[in-house]
Amino acid sequence: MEIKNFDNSLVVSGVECLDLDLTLDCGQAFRWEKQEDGSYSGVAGGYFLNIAKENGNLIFNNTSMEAFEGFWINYFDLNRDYKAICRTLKEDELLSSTIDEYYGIRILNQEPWEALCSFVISQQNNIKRIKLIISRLCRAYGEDLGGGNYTFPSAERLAELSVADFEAIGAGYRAKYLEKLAKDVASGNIDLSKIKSLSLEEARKALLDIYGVGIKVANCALLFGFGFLSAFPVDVWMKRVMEYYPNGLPECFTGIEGIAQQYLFHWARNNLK
DNA sequence: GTCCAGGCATGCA
DNA sequence: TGCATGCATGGA
Repeated sequence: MEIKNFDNSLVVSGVECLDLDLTLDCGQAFRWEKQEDGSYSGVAGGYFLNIAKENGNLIFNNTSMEAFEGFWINYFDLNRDYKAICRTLKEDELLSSTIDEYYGIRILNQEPWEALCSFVISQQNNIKRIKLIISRLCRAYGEDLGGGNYTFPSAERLAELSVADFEAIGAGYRAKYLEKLAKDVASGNIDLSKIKSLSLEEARKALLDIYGVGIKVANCALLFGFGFLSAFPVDVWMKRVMEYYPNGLPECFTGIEGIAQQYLFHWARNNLK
């Protein structure tokens, strides 16, 4: 990976296996919007970013080296060798063709609080409407970054809200989960900062104790927000995929089950009824 | 109008 | 332990 600083943009070359469409619009993150020129704009970690891909290089527009090194390099998991990971996963027959077709999916390292909230909202919901609800949440309670961009609101800010406030942004029956979650995290009753250091099983158990968090939401939060690449979320789409693995997950998934899962999830949504 | 979505809590057997 | 049910809402 090589980074060059041009004016107010960073040009990053040498990053393999990062397709913006597949990674930013595949149901793991809900705050990226595709622009007319094919680039993506979004907010994460308190930063606004427009990112494009030109001639195989990644263009981080209006981004400082400080923000890149301090946040985005980890967010996009740029130090992990996805090329080697894909080579391993292709030992599985279904993934072999799937990775050929959809090469370039990465697992983003999202912030724990945002990921947990987002996937509580995601339950029994579709991706378009999840994005709609989260967009309303950020616009109403996030920090204004200008240009119509807002940060994901903190637990402290959301702890000030009532159930009715969450219902007003369209959260539906999940409003009561969000209301309690925000207050518990803000008060320290739930400590998200310690979860990353736990084992997968202990971390999962801790998340399952949260009101409104079941096995699916817990695994999504673990994979997308807490860095557990072994977490393997199974939703209605993945239940259909699991018929292809009647004897359990193949050996080559070990340790990177979550990356395998994201390819299979994408394949299912495009190929299964 | 009906059906469905990155499910969960609850009650009951 | 497992299964049935209710739950909000917007798009197809």
